[in-house]
Amino acid sequence: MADTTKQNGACKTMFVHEETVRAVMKSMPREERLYELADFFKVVGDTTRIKILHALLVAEMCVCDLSNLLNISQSAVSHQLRTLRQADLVSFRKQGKVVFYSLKDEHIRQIINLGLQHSTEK
Amino acid sequence: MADTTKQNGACKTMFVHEETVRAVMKSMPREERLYELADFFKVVGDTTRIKILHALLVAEMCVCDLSNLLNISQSAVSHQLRTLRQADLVSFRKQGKVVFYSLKDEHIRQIINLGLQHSTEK
DNA sequence: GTTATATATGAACATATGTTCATATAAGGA
DNA sequence: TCCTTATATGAACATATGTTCATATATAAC
Repeated sequence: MADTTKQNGACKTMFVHEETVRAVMKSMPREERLYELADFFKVVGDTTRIKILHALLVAEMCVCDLSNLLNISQSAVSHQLRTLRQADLVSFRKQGKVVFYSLKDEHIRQIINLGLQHSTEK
Repeated sequence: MADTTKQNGACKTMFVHEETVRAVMKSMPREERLYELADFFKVVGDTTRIKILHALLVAEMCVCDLSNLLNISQSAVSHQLRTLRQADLVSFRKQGKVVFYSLKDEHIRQIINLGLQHSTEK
């Protein structure tokens, strides 16, 4: 049929499983949505940020607390908190000079727990 | 007390919230476990790999199918499948020259769905 | 105002990561 | 055996990313 389906030179045959590919193609979210999704996981997929998130799972903390707890420079913590803020993973409130950070919503908790389950069971 | 708690020069005061830090410290998994967790999310946090995983959510596919579906070179797909294999996210079976890939377990499905929810609601 | 402290941020640097290209391996058909 | 095709993989390259260092901003105390 339409050889527009043959998009790159990966395989010599038209499609190894044309039916499957059509079905899957229909179910794929649009490109932009997949980018957002990948970006979300990218933010979670860093050791320092996972540590911060795991800490905030337990309690609200200020930058200084996190810096001391994780033994990471204040600057590094602050940069990472910025990333987490931009990805809507954390909220913050100011109280004088001190800024307290906390998890934005419960999804994060669930996702981290699922991730822990996976890496336990593998 | 023990000024061993003062680990870096982030803050001049000993601890802004010593109680909190102690409590959170107790709850933290050991370093190695947090590394595994971050690595897991790191693997999921790439556009190409998310596309592959989302496709496999719907159906088992061979390398050629994925290459055509996503319009990505066979080499790139194969390299990414290697990463997914090493992270235990996908299984595969050989049938002649063709290798079929599928999701390893249901955690992945749940995690991707939670991620989609998060990026929808934010 | 001046000083001290908590946090934020820009620039530079080093490292990690994904793609491409070339090629190797494996399996089927002539 | 020789050729073709599906997949895997190493090396090189370009890009992305995290940390450090220096410095800026904001707020409180004096």
